[in-house]
Amino acid sequence: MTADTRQMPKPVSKGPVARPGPRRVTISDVADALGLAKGTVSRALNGYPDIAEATRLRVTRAAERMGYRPLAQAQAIRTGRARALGLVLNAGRSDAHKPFLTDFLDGISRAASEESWTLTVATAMDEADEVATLGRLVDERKVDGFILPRTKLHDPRIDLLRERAVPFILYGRTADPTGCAWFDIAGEEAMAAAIDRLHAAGHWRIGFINGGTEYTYARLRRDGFLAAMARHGLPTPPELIVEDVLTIPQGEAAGLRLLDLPEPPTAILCALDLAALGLYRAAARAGRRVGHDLAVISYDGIPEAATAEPPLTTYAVDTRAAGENLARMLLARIRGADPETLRVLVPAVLIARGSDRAPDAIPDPAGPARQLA
Amino acid sequence: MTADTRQMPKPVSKGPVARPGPRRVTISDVADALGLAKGTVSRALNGYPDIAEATRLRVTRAAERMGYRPLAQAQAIRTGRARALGLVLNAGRSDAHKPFLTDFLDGISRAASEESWTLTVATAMDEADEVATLGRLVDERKVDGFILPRTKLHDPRIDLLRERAVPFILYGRTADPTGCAWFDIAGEEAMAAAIDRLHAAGHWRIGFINGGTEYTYARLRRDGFLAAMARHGLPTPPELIVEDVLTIPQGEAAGLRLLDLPEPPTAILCALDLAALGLYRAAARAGRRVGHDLAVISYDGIPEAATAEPPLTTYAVDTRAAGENLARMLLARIRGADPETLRVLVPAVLIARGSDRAPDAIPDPAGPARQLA
DNA sequence: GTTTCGCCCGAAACCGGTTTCGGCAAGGGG
DNA sequence: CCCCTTGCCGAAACCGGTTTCGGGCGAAAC
Repeated sequence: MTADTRQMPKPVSKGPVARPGPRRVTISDVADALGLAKGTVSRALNGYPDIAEATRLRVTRAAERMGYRPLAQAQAIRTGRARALGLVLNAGRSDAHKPFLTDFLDGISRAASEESWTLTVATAMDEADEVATLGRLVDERKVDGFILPRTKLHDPRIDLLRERAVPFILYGRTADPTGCAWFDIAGEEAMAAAIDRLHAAGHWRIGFINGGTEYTYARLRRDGFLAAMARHGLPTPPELIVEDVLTIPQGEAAGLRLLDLPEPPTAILCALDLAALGLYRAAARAGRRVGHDLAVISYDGIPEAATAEPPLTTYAVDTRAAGENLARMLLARIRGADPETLRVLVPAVLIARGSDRAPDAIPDPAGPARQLA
Repeated sequence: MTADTRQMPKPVSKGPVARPGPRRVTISDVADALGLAKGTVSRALNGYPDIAEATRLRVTRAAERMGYRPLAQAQAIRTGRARALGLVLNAGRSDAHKPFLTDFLDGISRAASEESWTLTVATAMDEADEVATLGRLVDERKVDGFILPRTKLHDPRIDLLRERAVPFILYGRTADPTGCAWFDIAGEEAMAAAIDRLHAAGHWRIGFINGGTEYTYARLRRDGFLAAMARHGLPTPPELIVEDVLTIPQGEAAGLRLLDLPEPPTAILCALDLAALGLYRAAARAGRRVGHDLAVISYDGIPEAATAEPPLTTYAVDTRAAGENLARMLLARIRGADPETLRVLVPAVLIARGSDRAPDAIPDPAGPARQLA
């Protein structure tokens, strides 16, 4: 039967296909079972007002009983809605957010699945790749909106999505927030509060180890640090500030630089816990003892901070909650909410542990050591 | 105009919708521009053999020029293929794989996007939730197959997917691998090699700190440990084995238990780097010095192992490569490959650093300390 | 010079939903 | 009693692709 070669022309280079056995129950099945038109069933299920309450009840019950689940992409094709949130991770640099990732994903995916949405994640090598990946997901309409973590002051991702009119929400702030929804933790306030705390303990020579300056958060945290120092009339010479410190080894190097100063600081504020963990090592090498003659306060609240020696005093961010908030806000944005109304700033919470004590280094005998309540 | 209330009945409780402005270019646009039928364009693009080579070229070029990107879910509805891989993370317990997550996701998503597939991730609280989430994703046809990390000896996820005839691949092995594709690292061989190494250095009293015994990997690593010990004729009394150690604090507790023994081990093998890091603390508290009078070998290759003091000798797994392999194998499985042929076992690679030296504890003067080449 | 293939492509059905449009029947007002 | 609403639902178009079916046409075979 040579006719077979004409029938069913199969694509080349594609193997046999594993077909799922039992056919799923479609909306037509439900309609037939009820003697209704499938359009009616669809409208009943989607809450259109032109369906009688009794009918709606009949339909929802039958759908439930028959185990009907609408096919996501069949709806998507007409509604233009994939019911998926997008997240593009930069796997290139910045190990900084690795520890949070599980919590972050969990927060997002939990909030998303509450509404039967899902989370699509992709990774990119560098910034250009990141933008390209966003474009691809948009082109294929795989996702309805994006969460953009680690925002920069000038962020090409924002430019792309703004131009394409795709909904998005920032985790962090940016230079020009026009038309942007965002959620962020008030790192600047945490830095300022940390300085208040150190100043109240009598410190006046305080170092600062900051994160990646290309990111907005680093700018904000430095501002918070500088503002609080100025408010207390404390000097902030450039040699006391190290920036672009993202990892433990970098933190160690930065710490050594500060501690080897002719007049080393008695307290050091770190914008990242990882930097602080590196600083611990630097202190050990420099013969200083954190919690005794060197006070350290940090920011992030990674689990390792609790089991460090001494336990690290840090301003913790609830990454899971952040993920949940971001997902919920993005959903609102996708559903048409005005981005300008979707802006939330949440404080970091202080977890006071032992590292910010430094009784052996009460620095300035001239300055009065104020008592704490 | 009361007629408006009859026109366009909008669903209740759904706000205004942000519509994308410029309409995308569809397959019909391409067909019209070329004067072809859209079916022809589709077949040309998908490599059907009944399209002339010249036509195929014309079509692909035009599609490229016009910026045509097929709409993922429009294809999915007919082909039954969402072009998405699924991954359900258990956010409940087991902090163990947190450090790898970024690399893992990166590996998967990289291999997936090579073929224009995407990765959908969801999280679950516990095992039941995990199975429910898998079911939901399958019901909505959001994904075409799953990667199942952290497999157990008896794994309900496998039962579900097997029953539903959904393609999947295990990261790890399981008791009954019938019809399962899997990829795994040969942890048992690594454990055995570690024992060989310690034995060659003269150790004969060796402790073992294992991971979570509900997982297959722990069973395998214990088997590897026991087999190698037996092969060398070394005793393995129960008090030298601690199991279900997943975190740094648990590792510290386990270490203390071993080091406080009347006759403590001179070397300890850990199934997880995190356990070893905890053991470091236990050693410090017990007055033992890792790399001097206590040898430690571990497994995983987390970054912290390199910067620990002393640097940790460990058998490293390339998590990114694992993700890539898993994704590629799952794609093959989805495309119909026989699961029994999709089974890959890869060795862990030894990263020899300082922690497995213990010159001050050469244990048995009676036994000949063999020389290493 | 027919007949027979076989290569290519057009036309149309189909996938599983959503949305529009129109009409029937009941109810209300004049 | 008739007409005009109004509520409610059926029928069909539509979304953007994929796949089937069949036919036109040129070349090889007879």
